[in-house]
Amino acid sequence: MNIFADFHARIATILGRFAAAGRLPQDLDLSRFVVEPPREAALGDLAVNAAMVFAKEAKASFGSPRVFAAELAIALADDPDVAQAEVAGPGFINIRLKPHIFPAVLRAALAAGAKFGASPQGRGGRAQKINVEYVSANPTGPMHVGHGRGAVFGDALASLLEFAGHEVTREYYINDAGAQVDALARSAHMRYREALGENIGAIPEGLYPGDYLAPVGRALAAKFGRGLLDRPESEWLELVRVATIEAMMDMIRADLAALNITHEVFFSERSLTRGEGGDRVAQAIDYLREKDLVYVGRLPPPKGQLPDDWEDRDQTLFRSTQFGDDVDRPLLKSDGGYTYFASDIAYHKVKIDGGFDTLIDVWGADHGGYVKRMDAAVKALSAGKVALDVKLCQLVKLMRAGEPVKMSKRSGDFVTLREVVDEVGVDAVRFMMLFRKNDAPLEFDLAKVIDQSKDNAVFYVQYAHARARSVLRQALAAFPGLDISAAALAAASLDLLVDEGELSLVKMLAQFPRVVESAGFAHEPHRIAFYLHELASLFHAQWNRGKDAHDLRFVNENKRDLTCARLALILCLSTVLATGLGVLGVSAPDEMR
RNA sequence: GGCCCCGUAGCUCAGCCGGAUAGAGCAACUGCCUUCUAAGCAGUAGGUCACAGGUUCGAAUCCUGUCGGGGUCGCCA
Repeated sequence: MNIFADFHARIATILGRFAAAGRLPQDLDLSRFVVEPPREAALGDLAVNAAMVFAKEAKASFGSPRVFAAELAIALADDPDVAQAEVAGPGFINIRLKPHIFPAVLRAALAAGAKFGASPQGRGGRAQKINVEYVSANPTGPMHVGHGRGAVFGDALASLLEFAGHEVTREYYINDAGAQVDALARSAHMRYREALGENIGAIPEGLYPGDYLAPVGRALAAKFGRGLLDRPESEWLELVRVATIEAMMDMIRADLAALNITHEVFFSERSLTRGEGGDRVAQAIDYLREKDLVYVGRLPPPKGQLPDDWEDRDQTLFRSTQFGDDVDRPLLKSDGGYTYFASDIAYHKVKIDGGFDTLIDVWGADHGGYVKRMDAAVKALSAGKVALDVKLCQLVKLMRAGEPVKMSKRSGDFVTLREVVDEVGVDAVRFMMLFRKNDAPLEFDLAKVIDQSKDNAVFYVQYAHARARSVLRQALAAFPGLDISAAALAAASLDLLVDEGELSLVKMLAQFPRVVESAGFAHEPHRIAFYLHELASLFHAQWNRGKDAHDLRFVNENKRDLTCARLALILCLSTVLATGLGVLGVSAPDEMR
């Protein structure tokens, strides 16, 4: 039950009646107006901006927005669930609902249980098939904290979209085709020689010095013995590369698993040209060529400072400027190989051919300059039918008690994601990374996130859940044998919930479906985290009121009916907290002693 | 120099497909522990929403420009 969506539909019906009577155009875009909580709770339960949004269309028949709003308000007053509908400000309609609606919301929520808030169809009435590609870290070493942010963000976004009613595929693109993985293989080969007793000295510039490759070297030694020692690189490179990438991906998968992240699809860049589908990059380029979107030409040099090695020459280019990019983009390197962009075009074509309505790519902010060309490519490949949304995740600044943690990348000595997860736990890492908009920089304080205080948002929200579960336990102690199942509590006299604090909790719970819907629509999981924090705050506040006013305590030994009504609220609250935390991939503990 | 992101309270940040008097947490100040967990709560104070124009009945939100911070800039991934 989503009272906001519900009333949006009811108001749309009224507008339809006006349209039928010729007082409004027939083709109004009804998605333009919103039903939302009023800015201040004192104004009512719902606020509608329809009269202002459609002011232009209504001008001929109604005159000013306020007059239009007044007519709408009169129509709304006939609704059996509306206690009062009044016009305010420039043309808002503030609706106060009859008291019986709130018990109804609670009952619906209790009946829905963990499904409360899940919209069966997604916004706009249509479930989509959505591909979320995230992490996609190069398989050249362990993940660092920055990768972790994209990983957690992408994973939570995928869960959110699933919960909002969409069909979601979680995908990881393995960049296993470039020169970097050759360098990786050479580095592993040195470790292999080292494992066989050779003194390899310092790892040369350009190779990967991290000692995480030492075990890979030992594994190679175990597998190949001395067989790779006296052969030219051309003979061992492929073997070593395959084994090393496999080892790196195992390590990355393990790091992700430590964050409770699993992907359904791991897509190898290499497979685009060497897989069963033939050279799919060539096919994608041909596809664009048929549409006359590929040509050979010269690119203007970048303005400002010229690169040292700039050489004006013909290139094979994709006409990305036709789709909003700033310059056309090269598809072939000077050595004839495909550019990374060409591979990425082919990869996105594979995803488009997979029948997705929406593609979401989660990238680091340093790839921001790449968005326009990818967007252009997806437009060209799908004839504008598939939406691409690139979500850029900003940097993570790792702190400890207010002091920056040094993250030297020299000699491969940097703080890995795994170290952070092991130190502070999955819940803290996930929640804190989601308690910030993805495109805002994030300060992650290792000391603060394990602090058990309200400064720590993870703890604050989890504690609210534990506290709610504690109330249910207390109730059982006070009323032995009490049935605290959702079904039993839904049958309680919920109209006994009249305290202002209780009602504001109910109203906040009623907003959950709306928050899920809008967060899913905007691809912004952080909205769930902020909502949960706000919900927890209302609960802690109400709890504390019971300190002075004992009759406000949730469990009252002398008033069984009232207690049951309040337990219904508590159960619903704990369910929403658990559901919301679940969407974020954060646990909801029953106690936190 | 081109392009992208950001600029909101002392600090960290929400709010942004236009909507009512711009919110929260921290820090500051004032209160509240014989407790259903004080691991908390209530209250006070704190703002030229970087700046200047524009569109609009209405702009923190949209557009243009300026300033400041970050990123990025033909063959890397």
